[in-house]
Amino acid sequence: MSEQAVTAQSEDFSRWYNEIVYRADLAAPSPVRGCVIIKPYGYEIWEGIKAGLDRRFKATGHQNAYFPLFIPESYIKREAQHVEGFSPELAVVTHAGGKELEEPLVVRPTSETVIGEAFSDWIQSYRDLPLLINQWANVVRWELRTRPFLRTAEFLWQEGHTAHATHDEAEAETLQMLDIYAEFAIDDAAIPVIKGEKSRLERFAGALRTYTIEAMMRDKRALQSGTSHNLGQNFAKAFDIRYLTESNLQEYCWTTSWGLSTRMVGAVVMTHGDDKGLRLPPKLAPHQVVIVPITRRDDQLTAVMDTVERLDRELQAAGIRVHVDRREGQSPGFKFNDWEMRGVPVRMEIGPKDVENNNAVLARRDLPGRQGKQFVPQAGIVDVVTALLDEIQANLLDDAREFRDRNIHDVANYDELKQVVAEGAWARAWWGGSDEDELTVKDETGATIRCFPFDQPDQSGKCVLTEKAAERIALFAKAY
RNA sequence: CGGGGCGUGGCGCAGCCCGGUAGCGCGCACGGUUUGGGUCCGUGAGGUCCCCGGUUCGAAUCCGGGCGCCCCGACCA
Repeated sequence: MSEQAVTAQSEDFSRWYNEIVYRADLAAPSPVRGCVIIKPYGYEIWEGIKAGLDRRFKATGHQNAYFPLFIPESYIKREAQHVEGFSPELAVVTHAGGKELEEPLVVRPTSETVIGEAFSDWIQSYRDLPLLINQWANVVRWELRTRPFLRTAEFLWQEGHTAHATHDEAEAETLQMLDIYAEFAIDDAAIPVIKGEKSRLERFAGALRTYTIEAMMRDKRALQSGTSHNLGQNFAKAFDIRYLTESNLQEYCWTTSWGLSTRMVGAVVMTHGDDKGLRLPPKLAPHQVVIVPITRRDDQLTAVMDTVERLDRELQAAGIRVHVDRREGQSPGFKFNDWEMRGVPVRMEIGPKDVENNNAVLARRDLPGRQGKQFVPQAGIVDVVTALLDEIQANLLDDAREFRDRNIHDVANYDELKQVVAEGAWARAWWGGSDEDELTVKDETGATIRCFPFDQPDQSGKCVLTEKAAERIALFAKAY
């Protein structure tokens, strides 16, 4: 590490983010513009996200499959709004095998079209429904301004695609998957997301309705962290996805799609991180506990290492992800700082004194300095560590929720909205405006409607901009 | 696509104005020293100075052209 500390969040949040992503070894620059290499430490966080989601998908009856990276250009063009939404950011292969292709191939920006085409073959009758498919894949969207994890030209995600017999079943699926995203975000990533519906302007190209989980980052900007779309019959009509009903009638299916990407890694970084670096929620942390052995002289080495190995085995046997820092060149002090920067929830120090007293020193990452440090007996270490990890997981969520709630303000009129947004916070307001009105707010304040939260007041009110009657409140914020 | 900046060991930079043996910090390797909050010392490895052309006895440095990257403004998981 050349410089010692990272840039403070308060000083320059985006610089802090960039530094921490590279210095904590989550990612490395790639030779291709707009792309990143995801390094093992970052990829392990993604693997944790995958595991948490995949388990929930399977539990709700979904199966994984894999569809091709390349999509015939004509497919993309079949659904009008879809083309319009995506064409500016498509990467297209025009040459292969040394000659020009008869039909260019689009590198998938998402797979509604290929999957829709496949579904039209697979589905014959109502007995084939619902069809519940998910794929883990990479997609490419040629973005101009990129940031590691938050927006890159290529990213990893999962995309679920389902087909149903009725609108209501599709709607139920769309909402169920949003619930799964929210549950995962809150329980595993410790990110207190807000569920809601997107405005017409922010809706997925070709969807009837788009739902979202919105999270507040430490700089108070909003991050759309997962989306779920009810596609109605738009794609079914474009790709001829039909089924025969019990009474032998041809009907179009109702389809859905839903996705969550490696952006979630960025969300974890920006929700919990502090001036010292990452703070990883135990459920997603590649290492939940790091043991730093402290040996003053060579003759103490064996005794210390024996204890370290024994505790390592005990914790591992209990299913805790432990890492022993055996590096020889670095001092303990260096290692403490290093692991703090990398966000490991619990550090265990074992030195000669601890061997002698049958103690261990535990330091928790979510509380600063001395406050987070405690001496505990080695006997019963598994229970203590397990409880501590649970406590840290809960504490990170509480912290983030408290921060979020403190920075959302109800506003009664447009001036207040402007002021709240100018201060960087989120504004909650009645909204009954048109698309144009929404754009006006965006132009004048930089904020967009993040969502209409599911959680709505009982009464109705007056639109914050037009002062006409409004049925729903919306959340306004600057977003990534 | 408009405005600004930068291309020099792995990373961050100095050198360029005023042409003359390519330098510093970090990292890396080795040896020693240290180790309970970012040890210290020594030795060493490592560079087509973005590319092409020009000027010159001589170009990282001057001139012309090209390429690439980063930052700031309109779209997006």
